[in-house]
Amino acid sequence: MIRLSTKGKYGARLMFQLALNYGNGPMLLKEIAAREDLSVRYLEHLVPPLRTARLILSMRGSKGGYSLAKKPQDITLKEIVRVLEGPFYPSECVEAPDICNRSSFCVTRNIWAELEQTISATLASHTLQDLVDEYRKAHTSEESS
Amino acid sequence: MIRLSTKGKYGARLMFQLALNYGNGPMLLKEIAAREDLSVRYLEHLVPPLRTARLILSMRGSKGGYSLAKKPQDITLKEIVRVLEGPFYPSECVEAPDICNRSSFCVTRNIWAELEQTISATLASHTLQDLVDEYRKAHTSEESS
DNA sequence: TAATTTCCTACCGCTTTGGTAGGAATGGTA
DNA sequence: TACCATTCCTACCAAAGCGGTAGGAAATTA
Ligand code: FES
Ligand code: FES
Repeated sequence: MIRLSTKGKYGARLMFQLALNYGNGPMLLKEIAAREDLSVRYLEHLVPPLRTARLILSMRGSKGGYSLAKKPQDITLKEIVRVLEGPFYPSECVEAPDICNRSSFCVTRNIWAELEQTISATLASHTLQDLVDEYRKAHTSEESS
Repeated sequence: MIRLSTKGKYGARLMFQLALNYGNGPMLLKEIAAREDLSVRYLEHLVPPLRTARLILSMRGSKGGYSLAKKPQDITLKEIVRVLEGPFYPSECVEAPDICNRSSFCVTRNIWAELEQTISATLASHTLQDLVDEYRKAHTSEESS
């Protein structure tokens, strides 16, 4: 399957909540989970990779929580998905030609390489700020009705 | 992971061999497997979906084998991968919004929808004939050296 | 009839997925 | 100091998917 796992999907929603909260201090994982209707226990697994990739900051203890390590316009979906799902290549041999013994002949490999570039470019073209703007736009127009 | 399984990868190579052989009558699975260095037994699993999707024709019995059901320029990588890997959406809720209860609010869903379109368009832009041309070009220039 | 090849179904070990759970470490607060 | 809330680390688990092997039936040709 050419499908995202819940790591990438939930991770994007987690980061979106942090982006919505940007500038308001640390946000509790409990609150993120509540707003996105996800399990706190599962979200805990997504935090370490995001933290080591320096996308989020964490504060322990009471009054702790999480916040974005950069401005929402400086974090793209590509970074988030990359960190949680791994590289985008549809076939390993795109980056490691050695594993296919006929990679020098293989014409399909070029397709997979191009596909990787396409996926990467698409995800890189959206920042968290874009999501926030889109959400605010839809949300306020709804309230005004 | 956002990765192709061997079904899609091997299937593309299988179809490529049939495209190379196009016009020369049925080709044995045994020969395809030999040329691509794959297991016949495993390739047998890829045949039924390709056949029901009317991408290949099969002839049973001795002197049997497989051939493309359409001209190589009329078969895209999109069709092949789609048949063997299933739909391209990174998240199920792109096509079935009901499974996420907050799909009407969810801004990440739009990203996954766009990603599906990008993947689909990229794969649709390459036909089997393209692969054959590319292979012949590389192969003949190599022989002339 | 015999040989060849497709075709159908089952099986199997391994890895990934999508979680749950326990409990230690940390920091604020009274 | 004691207490509490929260992050953080590690282990565990059931179910599904993956990659592949295997047996044998059905069809076609010679
Ligand atoms: S080189 Fe890896 S699939 Fe062809
Ligand atoms: S609607 Fe499915 S992930 Fe948001």
